[in-house]
Amino acid sequence: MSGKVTMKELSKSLNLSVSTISKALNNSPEISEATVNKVKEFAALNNYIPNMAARNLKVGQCKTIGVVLPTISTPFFSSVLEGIESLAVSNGYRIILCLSNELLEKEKASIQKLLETQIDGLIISPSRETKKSNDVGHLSKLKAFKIPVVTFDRRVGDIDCDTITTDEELKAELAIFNLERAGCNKIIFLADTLDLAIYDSRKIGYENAMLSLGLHPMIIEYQNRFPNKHLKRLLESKSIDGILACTEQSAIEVMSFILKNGFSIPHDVSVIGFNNSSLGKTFWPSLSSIDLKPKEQGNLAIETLMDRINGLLPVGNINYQLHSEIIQRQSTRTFF
Amino acid sequence: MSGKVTMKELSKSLNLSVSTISKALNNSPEISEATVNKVKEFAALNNYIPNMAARNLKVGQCKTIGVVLPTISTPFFSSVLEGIESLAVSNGYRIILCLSNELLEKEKASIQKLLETQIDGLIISPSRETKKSNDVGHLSKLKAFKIPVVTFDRRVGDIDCDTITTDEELKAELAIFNLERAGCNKIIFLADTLDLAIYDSRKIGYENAMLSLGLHPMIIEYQNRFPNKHLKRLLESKSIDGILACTEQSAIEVMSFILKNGFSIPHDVSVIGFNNSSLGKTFWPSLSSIDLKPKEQGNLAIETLMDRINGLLPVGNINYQLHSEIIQRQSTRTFF
DNA sequence: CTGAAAGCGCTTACAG
DNA sequence: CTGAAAGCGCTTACAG
Repeated sequence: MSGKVTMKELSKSLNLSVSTISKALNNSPEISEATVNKVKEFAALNNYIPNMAARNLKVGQCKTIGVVLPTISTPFFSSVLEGIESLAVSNGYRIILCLSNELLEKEKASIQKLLETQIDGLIISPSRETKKSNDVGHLSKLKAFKIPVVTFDRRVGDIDCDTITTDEELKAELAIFNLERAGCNKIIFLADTLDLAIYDSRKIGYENAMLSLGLHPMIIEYQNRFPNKHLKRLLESKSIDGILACTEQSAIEVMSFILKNGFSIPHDVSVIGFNNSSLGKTFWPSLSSIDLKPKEQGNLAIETLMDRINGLLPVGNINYQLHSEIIQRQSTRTFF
Repeated sequence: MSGKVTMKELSKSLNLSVSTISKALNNSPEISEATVNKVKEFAALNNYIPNMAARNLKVGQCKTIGVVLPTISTPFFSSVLEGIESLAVSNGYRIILCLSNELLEKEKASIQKLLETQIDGLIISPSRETKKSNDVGHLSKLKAFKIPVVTFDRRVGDIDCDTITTDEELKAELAIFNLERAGCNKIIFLADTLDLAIYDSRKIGYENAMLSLGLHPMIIEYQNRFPNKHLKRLLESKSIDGILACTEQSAIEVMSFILKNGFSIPHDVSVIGFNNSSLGKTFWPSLSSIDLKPKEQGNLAIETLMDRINGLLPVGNINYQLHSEIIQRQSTRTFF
C-alpha cells in the first residue's frame, strides 16, 4: 500500500472528529457547507485518497466484478473484454481479470481466489475443459454465496445463472443455404479438433442445413497445424467447393492453404468463418464471416450482471440470445 | 458481497476465541495441532472463505497490481497481458485491468481509481495522448504514495520508474540492411499517422539505415484506411521495392493492397512489419516481422514490479532492454 | 496453548 | 451542525 493520508490525520489537523470528516467528504447534508468546503480543500491539499477497501469492508460491497476468460489472445475475447471494461468503469465497477487458459483447474483456482478477495459478481466464459467435463461445481457454488454469475458465448450444463448466447447455430445453417444458392454443393465443415469440442452448435447448424438440402455433410478435423493431406487431396480432386470454418483462425489458415496450393478463392472454393474481426477483413481475399458481436456480448453481460446485482431483474434466469450477422465479403461467391 | 461465514461465527460454534481461529487457520505454531485440525475441518465444512479485503486492511498490502493498457485488441497487448497475468497469479497477485483507449483523461481517471481501491504496484504502457502531451503528472505522483510503477514498450519523458523497452530501433535498422542486401533500394517506411506519433524509434532506425546506405528515406503516412492513391502511383511506377511497416496491422493492410493491385510479394516488393503474431504468420504470403517479444515484456514487467515491491531492487531505476528478433518469412526476398 | 484487547480506515446509527 | 461509539472481518502484540 503506501504512506497515504487517512481521515484520522485530517481530523487531527482540522480539529474535527473523524465522523465529521467522513460525512463532509461524502457530502452529507448534515454538515455545514463551510466545514464541507474546509475539509474538502484541506483533503485535496494533502492529497487525501479515500481507502475504498476500508469503505467496502464497512459497507459490504466492493464494486468489483470478476471476469474469467479462457484466453485473451483471440480477437473475439479481447473485444468482449473491451465491451465489459468500458461499461464496468462507467458504472463505477472495476474488473479483475483471470485467465483460465482453457483449463478446468485454473478456472477453479481463479474463482476461489476471486471469492477470497471479494467480488460483487462474476462474468465467465467457461473453459474447454469445463465444457467437456461438465464439472461446474465451482460455478454453481457461487449461488450459495449470493454472488450472481453470467456466462457468455459458451454455455455449460446446469448452472443456475443468466446467460448470453448468440443464434450462431441458425446463422451457420443460413450460411450453408447461401453457399448452396451461390452454386456450392460440396461444402465441408472445418474445425480444429479442440474447437470442435466447444462449438458444437456451429456444427449442428451446418449439419441441419446440409441434410435439409439433401447434401452430404462432411466434417474435417485437424490437429493444430496445416497442411492437411486429406484436405489437399479433396482440393485436387475437386471434391470441395465450399468451406464453413469453425473459427476465424481456421478460416484464415485454410484460405492460406488453398492459395498456397494454387487454387483460387472464391472461384474454386468459397470460405466463410466465424468471428468477424479485422483479421479476416484485411486478408486478401477478404473473409466472409459470421459476426458474433463480441462487444455487444460483453456489454450485455456486464449490464445483466449489474442489473442482477442491483436486484433489478426478476427471479429466475435470463437467457439472452443475440443476433449474429453474416458478413458477405470476397471469400464467398455471391448469388443474385 | 455475500452471506459468507466469518471467523466470528466459527469462533462461536467452536467455543474458541477469534484470535485462536485466526491463528489456527494460518497455521500458527502457537496453536495445538488438535485445534488446528478441528478449526480447519469445521471451517471447510461450513464453506468458510477468508475475507482478504479485511486481512489486507489490517496487514497493509493488497496483493493487487493495476495494469493500464492503451487497448487490448492488438495481439501485442493481449500477449503482454497474458504474460503479466500468468506470473502475477502464480505469485499470489491479482490483476485489475484498466483500458485507457489511448486517451490521457481515461488514463488519469484509471489511475485515480486504482489509487482509491488500493494497489501494490502499477504496470502501464502509456496512451498515445500521454506520450504526445508528455503530461505525466498522474504517473509521477504515484511515487509520492510509494507505489512502484513500471512502464513497458512505450516510454514517456521523465517519470521516475523502472522501464522495459526493446531494441526495436536497432532491429529496424538491421531490417533495412537486410532488405538492401537482398536487392531492395527503394524502401519506404509506412505508418498510420497515429502510429507514427508513438513509434518514433522505429522510424529513426529506418532513417539511420537508409542514410548510412546512401538511400533516400521516404515516409508514407496514411489516415485510417487504405487504398492510398499515392502508394498506388508509387507501385505502378515501380518506385518501391521494399516496405518497412510500422505495425503488423499496416503491414497486412499494405500486403493486401499490393496483391489486390496485381503486384507480387516479395517479387515486386518486399514487406516487413513489427509484432510477430499469428496474424502475419498465417497470412499468405507469410509476413516477415520484427518480434517484439510481448510475452517476455509482460513477464519482465511483472517480475520487475514484484521485485521492486519486495524491496529486492537497488535504489534508482532499472531500464531493461529486451532483444527483439527479426523473423524471416515469405514476404521478404532473401539474400545468400 | 488460548484469549482479551487494540487497531487497520472507514461509515453510520445515536446523542447532544 | 458535530462527535462518541460501535462495528465491518481480520491480525497481532501481549498476558495468562
